[in-house]
Amino acid sequence: MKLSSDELHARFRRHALRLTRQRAAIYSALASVNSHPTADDLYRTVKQRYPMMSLNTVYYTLSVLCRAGLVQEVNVGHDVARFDGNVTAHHHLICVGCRQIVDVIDEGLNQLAVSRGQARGFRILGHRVEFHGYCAGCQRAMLDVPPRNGQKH
Amino acid sequence: MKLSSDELHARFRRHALRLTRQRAAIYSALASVNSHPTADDLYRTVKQRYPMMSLNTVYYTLSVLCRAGLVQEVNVGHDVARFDGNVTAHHHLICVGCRQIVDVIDEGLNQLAVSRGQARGFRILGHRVEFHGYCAGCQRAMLDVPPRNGQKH
DNA sequence: CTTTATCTAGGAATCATTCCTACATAACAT
DNA sequence: ATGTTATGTAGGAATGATTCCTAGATAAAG
Ligand SMILES: [Mn+2]
Ligand SMILES: [Mn+2]
Ligand SMILES: [Zn+2]
Ligand SMILES: [Zn+2]
Repeated sequence: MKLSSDELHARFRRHALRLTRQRAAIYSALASVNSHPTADDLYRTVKQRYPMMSLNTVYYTLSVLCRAGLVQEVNVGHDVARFDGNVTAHHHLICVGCRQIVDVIDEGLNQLAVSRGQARGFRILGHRVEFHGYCAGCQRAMLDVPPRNGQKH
Repeated sequence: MKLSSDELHARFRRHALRLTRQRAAIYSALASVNSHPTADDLYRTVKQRYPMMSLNTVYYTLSVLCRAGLVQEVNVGHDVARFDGNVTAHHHLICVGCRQIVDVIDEGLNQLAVSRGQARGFRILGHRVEFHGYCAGCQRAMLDVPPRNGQKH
């Protein structure tokens, strides 16, 4: 959902972050979608309103927001980095065909733990669960062209 | 554990893969450790016996072995790719300090599922669980030097 | 309004991974 | 054992996401 200017201001102040036009634009863009865009996706979106915007600024801002905990990085494979403006506890469903990432909100998945025996002295801070599969669209595409073997991107 | 030449031959034949010196060396090296080495780690290991070995061959071989299902890629963050010679169902414990990856074998974690409502038409093929935290060594290191803020890799 | 610590833009650098290709060779057939 | 051929290998070049560097801009505080 879209977030108010006051709320934006409050969140940045709470983390002692300077609120610049660029940061407001980047964070608003990310917080208002439920997809999981790449730095370049955000760059292209935000550049429409701020043509001077540098891709570097997008990366820097995202790293700052990640460290502050306002944003998280969600990576699939060793692919390009994807970002998530939703930092409440949730997990992901990943399409191995088109690489879209969909949220899974399930309290049961938030309660997982490692047995003491296997923890080997680790102090666990959190965990993430990824389900991999084919989305409805990719399944349909595979049926349309059954004898192909080269799965395109 | 170390694996016999016969077993190696059998596994490659089963997947219709040519067995070359390089492949035997790379796969043996990976299958005999329970760490999760990078392509370059394997390159350096294998190069000791085969100094002609190319890093490119390591990458190519790993991609072939992954496609065949003899090996899996296990990535943490958008870091360098790590490989796992253990393809039986298991999950991972990841140290965010030193980035070591430790196996977690827990039948409960293998049974996770997404509720039909949230699956949104996905056909799920599998899932992976990552626990993040600090290993015993990194916890000790942090206590030794409490006022530092720059966490060195 | 002034000060100053921090941020931004843009260009250059990094480096893991992939691409290209001539030569080598494992697997199979004779 | 030898020849044939599809496939693998080595090494060098290319790619591309991310990071590094730095001079000028600006948010925040007094
Ligand atoms: Mn999400
Ligand atoms: Mn493992
Ligand atoms: Zn898809
Ligand atoms: Zn550690």
